Amino acid sequence: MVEHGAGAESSGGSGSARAKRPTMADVAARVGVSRALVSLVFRNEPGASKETRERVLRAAEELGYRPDNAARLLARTRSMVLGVMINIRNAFHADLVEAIYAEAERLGYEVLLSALGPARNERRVVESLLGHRCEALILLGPNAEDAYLAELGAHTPTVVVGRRVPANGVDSIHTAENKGMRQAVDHLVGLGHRAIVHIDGGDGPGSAERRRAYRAAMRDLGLQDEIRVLPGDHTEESGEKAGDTLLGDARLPTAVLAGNDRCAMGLMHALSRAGVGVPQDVSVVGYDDSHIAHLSRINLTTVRQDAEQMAQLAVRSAVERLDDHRLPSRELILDARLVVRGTTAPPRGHASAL
Amino acid sequence: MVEHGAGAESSGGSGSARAKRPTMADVAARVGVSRALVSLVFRNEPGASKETRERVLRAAEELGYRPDNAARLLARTRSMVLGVMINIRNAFHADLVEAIYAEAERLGYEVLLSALGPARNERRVVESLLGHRCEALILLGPNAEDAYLAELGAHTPTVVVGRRVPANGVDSIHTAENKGMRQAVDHLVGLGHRAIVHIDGGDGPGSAERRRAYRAAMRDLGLQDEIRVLPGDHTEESGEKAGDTLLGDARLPTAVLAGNDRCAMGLMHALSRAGVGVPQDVSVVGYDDSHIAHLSRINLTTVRQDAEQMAQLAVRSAVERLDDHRLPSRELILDARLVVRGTTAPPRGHASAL
DNA sequence: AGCAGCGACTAGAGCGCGCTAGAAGTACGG
DNA sequence: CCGTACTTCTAGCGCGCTCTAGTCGCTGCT
Repeated sequence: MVEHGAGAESSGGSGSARAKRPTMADVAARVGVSRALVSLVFRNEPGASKETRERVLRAAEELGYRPDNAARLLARTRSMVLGVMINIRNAFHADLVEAIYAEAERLGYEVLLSALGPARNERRVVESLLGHRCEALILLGPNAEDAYLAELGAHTPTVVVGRRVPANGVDSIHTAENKGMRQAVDHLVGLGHRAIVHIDGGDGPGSAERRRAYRAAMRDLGLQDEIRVLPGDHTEESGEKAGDTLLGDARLPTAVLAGNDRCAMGLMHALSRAGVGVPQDVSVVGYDDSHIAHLSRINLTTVRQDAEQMAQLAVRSAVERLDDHRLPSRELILDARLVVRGTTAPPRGHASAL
Repeated sequence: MVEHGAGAESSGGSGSARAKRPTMADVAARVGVSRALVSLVFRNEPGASKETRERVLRAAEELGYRPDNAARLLARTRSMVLGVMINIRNAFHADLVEAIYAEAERLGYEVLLSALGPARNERRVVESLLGHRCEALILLGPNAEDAYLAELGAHTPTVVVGRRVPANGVDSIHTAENKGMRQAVDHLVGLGHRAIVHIDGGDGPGSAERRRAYRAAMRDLGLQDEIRVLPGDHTEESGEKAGDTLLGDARLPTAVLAGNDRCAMGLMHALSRAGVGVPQDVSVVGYDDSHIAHLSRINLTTVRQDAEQMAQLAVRSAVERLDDHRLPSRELILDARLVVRGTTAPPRGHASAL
């Protein structure tokens, strides 16, 4: 590592001592009006003449004044801030966050992001969000148990994205997992697959439903003897591990339904490491359609969830619940749709049907 | 879309009306002590007996009290909050953020995240961060011009990650782009490549240095006639576009140095769409070694930047600058190292050397 | 002339907390 | 008995802002 000192002393525009942050009072004093008036101007409220408005803004600019959100939050009855919990490793969450920002802005809300991490569990993230006066929480793919979410929902409007939450007081938005899984199984069976394994998403959002849907679909198609669920979760690592498990077996399945896209990525990593071709030897289906899935290096067949719509609904639900605290909790279920790309094909030795 | 009403009225633990958030005064009243004492307890400061400490904590628990960060920030002289600007689409930023959280916690700082987006430019993100009383800023891969960063740095400790910033008062942390690029070019030339194109990162962080290093390396190796730089930026789209440009030409280059990993991904997308094999027909090198690069579906040869170390240095720089405002600005340059994976190979028809 | 109505502005009380100065209680030595 | 030291606790101001309830001067209407 190399270190370059700049040599020169840090020179601010405002002299050597880093000036204390200017406040509303400073602006007011400079213009010769009351603080309240400056407040009006910055909140874009009526009650100030066009001329004073300009003078205030000019003075603020000169002083480098910037409204202090902490104080604003404190003083306001409403904070107009939505807290969003994300898994920063999850590309699908990135899609959601972008849409959340957009919708929140449209409705006049600010967004505070807090990410999960190795040393930051869901409770810590939520604490942090709540500590910053978020009025409502939007949790992307939480793993927490229903009881905890219910408790949260009891005192803070809470919206869960990606999973069903039976708890009262908590809205949930997710796709129709059963439809998505059913389409995936149908697709594979249509291609001629029978040995179709499912890698479970553990306690990840939507996993229980996906597992159930997988089992139901297999049974419906007369493949109950082929049902096989491998433990896993929604990370690349679990996909890789499941892949290794499969590779250790005598016979590989011809197709795998991963718990989500990330899991599918890990799985393909393991398979390709072992020289197993996708889709020549094994077909793989993901779940999410995160924006990396369509990159053709990956080109993953997956179940599409509409991030933009989910995000919009999440924000709107939170806001509606904020406007009327006594709303009954809702469960919004969006359609899921299989997107067929390049990781699925007829099993080896199977004459293409029709 | 289906909507399920829960039917039952939202039932909180605390009755039907969503109780106002309890404050320190509520806790104090319940225990029968002063607010100041409760404050002591929650700040873990000496001055309260073990017994009262417990009573206070118990009462807080019962009331569901949670310290209000907005008020805390306002009252405290120091806020102990670091603001971090990220591009949520960038997997390398995810790596950085995780490490930033860890290091910040170690040093007793909180972290506030704010993401760039289609409708959120860098200035907006910075405003938002500053408005929430962040004491210092860590900007991951900013595009903003130096003058703006200098202005920022003049009144707020600012650390830029991923790019050189000549501005006084701004620390910058980046890798030795010249070394990284040089290694990449050496590697390709060693494999027998001569027609090596570089896709530029536009005004993205580090791009200017990478471009310069590419040119220098090519010249040094006697390949000045093969120098070719395609415009681009640090997104998948730009890689795809550059790929299309190349595909439109009479002759493809045998190797491409992308501006970063995302650009490389887009490029490979375009190539593979056109039936061009990587690395059989074209070798591709990325830059970042974000955690998706090593997934073997991608298996990208790339220049590794040590996210953890960069993040740690960023946080420490910010904190040191916070402790002593008059520190000269520094530029920390980390080593870069080429990681050879599966997207580079000898050009077609080239007998492997030695 | 009298007064309601309006636009432009201000005084001042909070919001929930941190923090300084100091009070009250206990302990000990002289 | 007082002085000193220490622990445990409290009073109350201030952080930068919002917001309610005004004041003030002016117009327009009866």
